[in-house]
Amino acid sequence: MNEPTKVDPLPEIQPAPGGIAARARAAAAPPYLAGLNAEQRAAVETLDGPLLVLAGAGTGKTRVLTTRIAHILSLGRARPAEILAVTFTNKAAREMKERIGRMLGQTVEGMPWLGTFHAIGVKILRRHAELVGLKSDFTILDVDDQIRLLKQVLEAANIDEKRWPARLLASLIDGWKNRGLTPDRVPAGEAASFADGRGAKLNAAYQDRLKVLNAADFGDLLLEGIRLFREHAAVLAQYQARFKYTLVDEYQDTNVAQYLWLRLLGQGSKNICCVGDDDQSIYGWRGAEVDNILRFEKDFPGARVIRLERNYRSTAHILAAASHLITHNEGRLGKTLRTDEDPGEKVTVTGAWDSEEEARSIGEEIEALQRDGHKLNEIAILVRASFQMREFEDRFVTLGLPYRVIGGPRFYERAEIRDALAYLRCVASPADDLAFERIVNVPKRGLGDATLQALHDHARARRIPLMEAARALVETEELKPKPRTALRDLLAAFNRWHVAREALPHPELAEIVLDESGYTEMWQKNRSADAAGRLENLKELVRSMEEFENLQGFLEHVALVMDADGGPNADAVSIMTLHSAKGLEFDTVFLPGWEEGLFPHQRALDESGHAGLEEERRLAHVGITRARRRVKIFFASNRRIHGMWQSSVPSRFLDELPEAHVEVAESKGGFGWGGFTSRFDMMEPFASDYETPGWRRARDRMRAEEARETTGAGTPRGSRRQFRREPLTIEGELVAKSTGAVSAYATGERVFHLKFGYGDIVSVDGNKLTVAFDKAGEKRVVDSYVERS
DNA sequence: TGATGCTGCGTTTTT
DNA sequence: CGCAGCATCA
Repeated sequence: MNEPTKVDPLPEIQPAPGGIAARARAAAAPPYLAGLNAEQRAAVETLDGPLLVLAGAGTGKTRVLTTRIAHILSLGRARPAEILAVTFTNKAAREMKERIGRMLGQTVEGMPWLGTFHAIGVKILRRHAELVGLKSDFTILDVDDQIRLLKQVLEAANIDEKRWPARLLASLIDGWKNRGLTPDRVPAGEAASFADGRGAKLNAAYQDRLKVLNAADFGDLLLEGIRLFREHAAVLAQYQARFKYTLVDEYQDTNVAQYLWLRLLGQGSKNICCVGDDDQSIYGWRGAEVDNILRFEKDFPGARVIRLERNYRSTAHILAAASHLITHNEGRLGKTLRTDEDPGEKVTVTGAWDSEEEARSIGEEIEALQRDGHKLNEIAILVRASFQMREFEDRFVTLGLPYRVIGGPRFYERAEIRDALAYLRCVASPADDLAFERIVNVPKRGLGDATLQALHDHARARRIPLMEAARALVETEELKPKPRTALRDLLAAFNRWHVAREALPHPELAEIVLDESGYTEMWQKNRSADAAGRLENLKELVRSMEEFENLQGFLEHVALVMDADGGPNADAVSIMTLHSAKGLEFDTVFLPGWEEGLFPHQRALDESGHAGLEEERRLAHVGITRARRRVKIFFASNRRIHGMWQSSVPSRFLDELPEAHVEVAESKGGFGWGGFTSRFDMMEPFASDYETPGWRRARDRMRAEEARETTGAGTPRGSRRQFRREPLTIEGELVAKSTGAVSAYATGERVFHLKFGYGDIVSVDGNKLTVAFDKAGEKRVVDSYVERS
C-alpha cells in the first residue's frame, strides 16, 4: 500500500426520527414476511455471512431482495445509509426503491447507496477523485466521446485508422476494463494484437488523455474505484466500515471488474448477499462472467446457498419445456423449477414456409387472441436479432394491429439529444473539450477543419481547454475573418449563458441556449421527415430537466441514466429482442425464428463454440420463461438474409423440448408445411428424436412427397448431400464471399426454385443468379438453391 | 461546406 | 438488400 491517505469522513448519518428505519422498527410483527415461502423466507432472514440466492425465473427474486432490505432495516441491523445495494440497470434500481418504499410506507430517500454499479462507482470516485488523478467534477464520456477521443489518439500516433479502427481499439480497451485490467496489467500479447504491437502504448496514451481532459469512460467508473481502494487502504477501510450489508442483483451478469469491486467492499462486513440465476446469464459477450456465480462458494468461504425453485409465473407445461431445455447445458449449478399451477396449454411449435408466412401466421394468432378478449399488452414477440422485427412491423401495419418496438434507438443516442446535451455540458463546464468539439459547428457556422485544427494546436501547445484556446485565438490574426467572427459570436454566447446560469432556472436556460445557438432553428428549417420528431425530443428533454435541482444534477443523471421515459400506455403488442425481454413477463409469448444459424446464432457458435451454444440455450430458456400462459414457437424454412433467400434447418433447440409438453401445430398462415416437402431430409440430423403425433404426421407426409419427387425430376445427388452437410447460412456466406466462383448456370437457362417455382435466368453474377420466375417475378438467389428443370 | 457516390458490413446491449 | 461511414467532387 501507499502512504496513508488523509481521508475526509463520510457524511454523518443523520438520525431520522420519523425516517423509514424508525418506522420500520416500530412495526412489531413484520407483515412483509407473510406470504413468503420457506426458501424465500430463509433468503430474507439469513443475514450473517455470505449468501448466494439462486433464484430461477419467476421465483420472486426482486421480492426477496427488497424484503431483505426491509428486514435489515426493521431489525435495526443497519441504517439505510449502511446498506450497499447494487443493480445493473437504472430501471432495476428504480423499481427496487419503489418497492422498498411501498413496503415501508414511504419513499426511500434514506438509501443513498442503492443504485447501479456505475452510479455508486461515480459517487465514490467523485469524493476521492484527486487520488486517482481526476478532479471531482470530471465528465463521464459516452461511447461516442470515447471513439472520438480514440480517433485523436490514433491520429497522434500516426496509425492508419482504416486498418486499425478506433472502434476496435475501444472494444479492446472496454474488454480489458471489464476484466479489471489497468493498462499496466494488460497481458502483453493481447495488447500487441492491435496496430502491430502498439496496443499497450495506445491504451496508456488514451488513459493519459482522459486524465488531461478530466474525464472518465464507463469502464473507469469501476476500474478507477478498484485502483482507489487498492492504493488507499484508508479509503477502502472507511467504506468497508460503512457498509454493514451488501446486496447484489443479477449476480450472473457481473464482470470481473464488478466482482473485484464487490469483493473489496464486501470483505468488510462479509454480509454479502448475491442474487442471480446462472440459467439466465446471457451477457457473456459483453464481459459477464458466469464463473462469478459458479465460483461463489469458493470466493466467499462459509457461504450459504439458497435455491428458489418455486415458480409463480408460468403454467406447468411452460415450465417443463423450459426446464427440460436447459438441462442440456453442462456448466450450471442446477435448479428445477416447479409450480402448483395448472398444466395449461402445451407449448406449440409451428413450421412456416418462410419468414413472411411466419409473420402472417403470428398476426392471425394474435388477432384470434384479441377476438377472445386478450389484451395486446399481454402479448409479446421475442426475436433473436432485430432484423427479424421488420417483418412483423410490416405485417402489423397492414393488419392495423397496434404494436410497439422495445429497445429501438434509445432516446439519448439520438443525435439531437446528444447535441443539446453537449451545449449544456459546455455551459456547465467550459473545459469539456469533447462536448465543445461536437457542437462548435452545429449548426453550421463556417468553422471547419482548418479552424478546429488551429484550435487544437493552440490548446495542445498551451495545455488549455479548447474553449480557452478559442478565446485567445479570436484576439489574434491567425484565423480568417469569417471564422473569427463566427467563433467570437459563439464564445460571447457561451459567456452569456454561463452567467445566465446563476439567474435562470435550468430548463429555461436550456431553452435559451438551444434557441440562441440556432440549434432549434436548424431543425425547424430542416424539411426531412423526422425533423418534427427531433424537435419534439428536444422539448421532451427540456421538460425532463424540471425534475432536477440544477443543471449539474441533471447532467450527472443523464450521463448515467439516459433513459427515455416510458412510452404511451396504449394497448399494443410488444416486439423486442430476447435480450431486452429479460426480467419481463407476458401472458402469451411468440418465439419466431427458431432455426439453425439464427437461433442458435451462427456467430455465437463460431466465436464462442460450446460456451456460445450454452449461452444461446440460456437465451431460449429466458424466452420461454417470459410467458405466463402460452408459448408459441415458430420456425421458417426459408428466410431472406442480406437480400437473398436462404433455406434453413429447424433449430436444434426444438429437439431439446420435452415432447410431452409440446404440440406441433399447423401453420395457419397459408402453405404451412408444404415448404418442407422436397427438402425434408435437411431436418434429419436434428429431428431424430423428436416424436409427437403431429410432428410424425407432418414428417410422414413430407417423406411421401419426397419420394414422389425424387422419382420424377431426379435431383442431382451431389447437391443434395451438400445441403445436408453444410448449414445453408454458412454456405450462403461463404459463397457470397468467394468472388471468383463461377456459376454452373448460364443466362437463359430454365431453373426450379423451392420457394419461387420455375423461372428463366436473366443474369449471372458469380454464384448469384437473377431469375425471372413465372409466378414470383424477378428475384436474386444463390445458385445452389435452384436446380435445372 | 455540402452533396453524391462507393464500399463494406450485417447478433445480442448497459452504463 | 439496406444502411452507415467515408471519400471525392462541385
